[in-house]
Amino acid sequence: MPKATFLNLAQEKKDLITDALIKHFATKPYHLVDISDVAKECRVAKGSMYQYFENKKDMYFYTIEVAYERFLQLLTKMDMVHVNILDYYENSLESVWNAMKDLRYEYMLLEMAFFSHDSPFKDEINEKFLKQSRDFLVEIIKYNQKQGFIRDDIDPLLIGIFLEGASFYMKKFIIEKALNENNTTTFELDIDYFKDAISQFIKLLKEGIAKK
Amino acid sequence: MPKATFLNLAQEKKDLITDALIKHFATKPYHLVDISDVAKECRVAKGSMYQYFENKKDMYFYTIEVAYERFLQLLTKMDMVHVNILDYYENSLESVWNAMKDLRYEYMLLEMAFFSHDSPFKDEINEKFLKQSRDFLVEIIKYNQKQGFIRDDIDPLLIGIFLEGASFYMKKFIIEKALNENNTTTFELDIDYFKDAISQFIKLLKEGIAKK
Amino acid sequence: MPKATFLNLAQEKKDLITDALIKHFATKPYHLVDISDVAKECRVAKGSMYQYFENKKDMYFYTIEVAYERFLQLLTKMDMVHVNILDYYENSLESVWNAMKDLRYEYMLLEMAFFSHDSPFKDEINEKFLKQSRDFLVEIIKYNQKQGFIRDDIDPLLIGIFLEGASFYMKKFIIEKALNENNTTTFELDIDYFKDAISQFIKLLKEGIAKK
Amino acid sequence: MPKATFLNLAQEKKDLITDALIKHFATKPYHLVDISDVAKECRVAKGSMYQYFENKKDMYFYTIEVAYERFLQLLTKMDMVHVNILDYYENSLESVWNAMKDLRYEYMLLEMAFFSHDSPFKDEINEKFLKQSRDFLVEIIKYNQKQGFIRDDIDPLLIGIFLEGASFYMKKFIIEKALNENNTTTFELDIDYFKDAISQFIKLLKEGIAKK
DNA sequence: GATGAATGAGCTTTCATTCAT
DNA sequence: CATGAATGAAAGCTCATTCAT
Repeated sequence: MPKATFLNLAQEKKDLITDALIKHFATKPYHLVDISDVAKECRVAKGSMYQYFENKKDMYFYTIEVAYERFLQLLTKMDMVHVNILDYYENSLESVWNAMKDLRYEYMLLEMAFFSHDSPFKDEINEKFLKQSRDFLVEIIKYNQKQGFIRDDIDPLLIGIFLEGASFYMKKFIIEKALNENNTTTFELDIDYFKDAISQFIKLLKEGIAKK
Repeated sequence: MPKATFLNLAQEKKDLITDALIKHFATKPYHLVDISDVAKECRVAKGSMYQYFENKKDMYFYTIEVAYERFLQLLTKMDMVHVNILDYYENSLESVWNAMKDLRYEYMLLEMAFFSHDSPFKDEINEKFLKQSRDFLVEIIKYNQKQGFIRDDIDPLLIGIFLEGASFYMKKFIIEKALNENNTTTFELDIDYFKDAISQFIKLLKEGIAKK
Repeated sequence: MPKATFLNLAQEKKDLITDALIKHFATKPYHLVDISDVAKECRVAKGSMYQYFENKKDMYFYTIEVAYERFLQLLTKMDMVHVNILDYYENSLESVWNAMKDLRYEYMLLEMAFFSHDSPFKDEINEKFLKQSRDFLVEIIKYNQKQGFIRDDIDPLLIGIFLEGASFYMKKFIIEKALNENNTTTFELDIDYFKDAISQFIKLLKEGIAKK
Repeated sequence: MPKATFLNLAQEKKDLITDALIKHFATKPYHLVDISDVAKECRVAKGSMYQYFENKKDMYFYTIEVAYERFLQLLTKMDMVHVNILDYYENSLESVWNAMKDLRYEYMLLEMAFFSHDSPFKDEINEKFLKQSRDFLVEIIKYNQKQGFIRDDIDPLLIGIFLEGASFYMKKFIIEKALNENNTTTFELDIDYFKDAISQFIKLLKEGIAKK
């Protein structure tokens, strides 16, 4: 938890630091994040970072928490629990796209924190965030099965894993394509290509890859 | 590339060192792999490791290369290119399972090297291995589409990503389950549970998640 | 020497700060005393402490000076110089005990400042306080010898050292016993045990440890 | 506990490092001992010190242990347990003096470690060394009381404290006198002054300070 | 070639002190 | 004057790499 010193800072400065932390922890593994780099980027003394936070781990967890909150805010806006998950993927193209645009680093950070091996705090993070997140997904799947939106002859947990994997790789592919095509920070990508890709993805999800 | 000193070693010793390297790089992120640990495990002096290899990175790349070869050997045995990919997944349960058992560390290493963020050499690895691997998969998919084994109205690249993601998460789930259920190194898991899970997974892959 | 800013403070606030400083320097070695802890305890900004004093060392020396004055005040009340030192130890049990109760932190601070190695200013302190304190004790001893209160066939300096050492360890033993038996700040100890211990101690002092 | 790397070193080098550590920990409080200073003095890289020991605390405890052993070796030579404690002090002048000459830093280190406030490991040290040392002294006193060497109407614990305090201050006085009179490392002091001081000290111990 | 001790750059963290408000 | 955020030197510790034997 950040110290009071941090919380008392002007919102603008807090955001500057938070965003720098998210960016750094999102693009490098924990061990390669150099606090003095982050400090330099914020034009703040290295020591100040330790006035704001207990230690590096504190910065990391704070960073994850903020990223997670920002992400959840987006999801809760959609009342995920009571939505047809297929419709959700199908209709929310634009908003997902925008989320990925706006919360790109947050997204990358969370993926890394949850799925990469490079954190010395994997178990803690898993305990704190991941379990609820997979459980949450499984809940949605169960609800969708009960409503008859999706097939109910498959273990909801397996569907969850299937969904997570396929969609994570899909998103990663899209993000990397976007990042490669423009090294700037603008993160522009042909929206049409993206729409088309997502709609094909949905088809695969719904209908499978088998020839009919 | 290992130095001549290494290549001249007795095959037995070479294997010992290679396996230790694979195991270490497979279970820890690059930065947490301590060369002196590896050396100790091989009962070899730390300095010797530097007689055999240029540096840590050299060891890492050598390790990936071996793991990759071992894996490809398994795939080529099956004439992957000319197989029905659905049949492949459906019928090769046992052999996949055994592969995961025998080449577990190789498998984990490759997943980590290719998909985790914690390597300082991500781009190099991507350039050297991943592209060919994904290209390889896409070739198979194209062949499968041409033969009429799978639908051809979807971009083969997207199918590839879809397959990679869903199956990676699936395998990861299975492996972790197996690792959790027995802390020993024996890596045993109820084969029936595994068979059932895979068959459900294949159904999803083939038919999609939509209610019929 | 405290700055004018400090001296101009309301007496109440000055005492608050002085007492907090004494307590902190008495219970922790110099290097572990954190000025911001002291400031927090006084509900004063850390920066203010530096408006009051030049630096940490200034605070330390001021603190010792006050503790020393408070102690001397107690001694002079008794006209130490003209007292029979044996009577003094024997009869002043209660008052010594009370002094140790009321000026416990002062006492601990002085012991630490004078005899512990952990001050970077040992020599300075020795120069400033200890010499006069030992000289003072030696004066008393000489007076006692002249009056025939104690033996005069021993170098008064050696008697002084003997007295200092034996009584310091004795007091330390008693204080630690008191502190261990109650973690509270009340500093209560069975007065009877204490009286008995002191009277045995006096016997040893007077008569020595030899069998008669 | 030092690492194998240290134990494998040439005895000469081990001694060099051990002695440097003893000297530094004996003359400065724990927090002021800078490992890179010690390393520099041994003409060894800072990092090497950490090849030899786990960490600074490890160095400290190793240092105390060696000093303690060296000291005990001296005491056991004298069969302390079965000696008349007064004779011991009276007759062993020369050997005590030589011990103080040879093991000066060891002596200072132990005093500091056992009695100063500045160690973050006070309790651990107390547990490991001090308890046995005071218990040992009390055992000797009880034995002396039983043999009729010293008075038995006083609590042996109190006699122990009395003895510890008086003799510690005495030794300290002597050592500091010796150190002040010659800044060199030769540690010479007029042996006659010393003998005289000790014999007066013994008198006080035996007969007390009271006028006969 | 094998060994393992030696090296030092590089990172995290602390805290007395300064300084802008 | 009071405040408390900002500073940066300094210390502990790690580990890939080198090097003398």
